[in-house]
Amino acid sequence: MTVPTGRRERKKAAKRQKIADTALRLFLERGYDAVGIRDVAAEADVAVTTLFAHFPAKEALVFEQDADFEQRLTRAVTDRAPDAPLIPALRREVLALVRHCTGDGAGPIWHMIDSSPALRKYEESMQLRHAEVLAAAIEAEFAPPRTATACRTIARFAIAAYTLAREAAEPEAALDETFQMIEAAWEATRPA
Amino acid sequence: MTVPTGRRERKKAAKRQKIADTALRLFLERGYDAVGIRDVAAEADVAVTTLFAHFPAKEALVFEQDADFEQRLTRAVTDRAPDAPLIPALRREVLALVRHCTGDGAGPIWHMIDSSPALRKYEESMQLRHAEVLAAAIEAEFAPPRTATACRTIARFAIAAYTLAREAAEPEAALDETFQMIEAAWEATRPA
DNA sequence: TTCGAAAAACTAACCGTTAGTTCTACGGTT
DNA sequence: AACCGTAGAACTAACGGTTAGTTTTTCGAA
Repeated sequence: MTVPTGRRERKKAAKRQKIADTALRLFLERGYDAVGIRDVAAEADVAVTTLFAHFPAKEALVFEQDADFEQRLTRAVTDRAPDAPLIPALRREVLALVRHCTGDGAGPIWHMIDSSPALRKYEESMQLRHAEVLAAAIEAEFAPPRTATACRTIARFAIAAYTLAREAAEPEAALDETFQMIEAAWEATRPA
Repeated sequence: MTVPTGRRERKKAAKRQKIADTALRLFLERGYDAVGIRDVAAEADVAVTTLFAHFPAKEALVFEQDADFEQRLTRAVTDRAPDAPLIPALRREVLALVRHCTGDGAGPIWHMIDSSPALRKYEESMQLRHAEVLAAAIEAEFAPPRTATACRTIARFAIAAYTLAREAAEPEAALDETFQMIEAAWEATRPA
């Protein structure tokens, strides 16, 4: 029962990273649609089946850090100080995520995503999954007296805030405005 | 330059309907995944390419009345009495749509949709498209003084209300609650 | 009746994805 | 140090949705 320090897992993670890096490079060089799964596998020197063992779909190669996103959101809810209000905690985390996406050299990647219907669709489903996980975290803490519907609604709103901010001309201003709306919506569900 | 009374277009529409009906029947008989595009085409006595000339994807065969949905939503905004408030008008239309989906013999169809990841994904994209169209309609009427971000946010919220209500145990109660939240959010954007 | 154009058909593939199988390399045990 | 058991990786071969390219049919207008 040794702790998972295995070399195997390091190799696996390295291979996964190599596949993702190769894929992203090829996609940006030649365009997402112009690069096939077989191209990526060949360039990364792995079998096609190996690629699909690490990633569930072609689109997942682009959204490699999917899991992080989800974790950060739920932790913003569960790890906040006791009795700290929900909405500002959510707002802080979503703001960080938006900054992460609009900053540094992420421009070309998002341009690629916006240009590909397949990638946009995939991102949509991803975000709905995130909304459901976030909803579960919120319900776990507020379910009584807040209703499940109210919690799920707020979760959806928070994800929508992220998306709309990312697309807006002035992301941070848009986020401020949207979260004012979310705050009002959350207040409206406060039990008498 | 005769008005479009053509027999051609009637035939075309009839063929389209026949394809959709055949597909839905086969899907419900044997299951969505168990029926291939080639099966549908054969049973409807058309070529595969003809099928794709009428429907952009396999999933579209199930969501045949997609366009209606979109039109009804936008009309709820544009065709309401002058100076009538926005949110109640939206609420009324969304309620009608929810009733249409949860009522009569629609059960098996929605069960099929909920069981198929492909269909769920397709419905998600559809709804986001609807949200964008609805957002455009709202912006066209409220853009000054309301911001574009606020309008887009409300459109997303309205679509989310539909989805959450459809999934809830008590759809109409869920809709009431969600729209109270939406009303509060909309009020929060009222300019000073 | 004839002509032009739109619709439908046929062929033949491309591409993402998966099942089935075999090979290989690592980790724990003796 | 030699030995298994297992998990990762590879190969093959296909399936199913989708599309490009081309030809044939069908209808409306002149």
